[in-house]
Amino acid sequence: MAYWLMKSEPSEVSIDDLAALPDQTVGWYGVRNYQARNFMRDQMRPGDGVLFYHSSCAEPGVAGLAEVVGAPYPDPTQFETEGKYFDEKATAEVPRWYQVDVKLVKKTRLLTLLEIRAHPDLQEMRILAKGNRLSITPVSPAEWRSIQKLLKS
DNA sequence: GCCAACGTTGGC
DNA sequence: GCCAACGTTGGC
Repeated sequence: MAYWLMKSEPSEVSIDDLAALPDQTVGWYGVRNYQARNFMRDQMRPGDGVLFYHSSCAEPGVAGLAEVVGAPYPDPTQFETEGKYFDEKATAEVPRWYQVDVKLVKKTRLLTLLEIRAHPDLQEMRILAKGNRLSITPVSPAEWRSIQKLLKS
């Protein structure tokens, strides 16, 4: 059982969008970074905890809790020739990009980036690292617990 | 809109 | 294999 922070632009898929989807589940399409892909393909397992993070928006922060469901599978958008995530080097035989399904556990209050930055227990979070752009990052069990506590306060 | 940081690409 | 150029991310 591991924990992850996953960034989503609310203009693309917000926590409310996720809540409105069938099964409150979204396939985490569009990741085009190898490190993030490898997390999904090689390390993420059903039941893993997910911090659903709003990025590139007015109020960045953790907007809800989710969990990984099911096994990784090829990201269908890599084959969509007209889509912005099309990858001409990907084939059905040798897909390049993978995704997992993520299911809403609950929408929470917005735990802002500012709050995360101000909290002594969360200083090591990758989200705070200078120049961090990775869209999926591991979260330690201690960080996960601290955040659960903060979300209740 | 700005810009620092970073990943990827491609020429050599 | 190096590295400059380029495109993207994401907070502000």
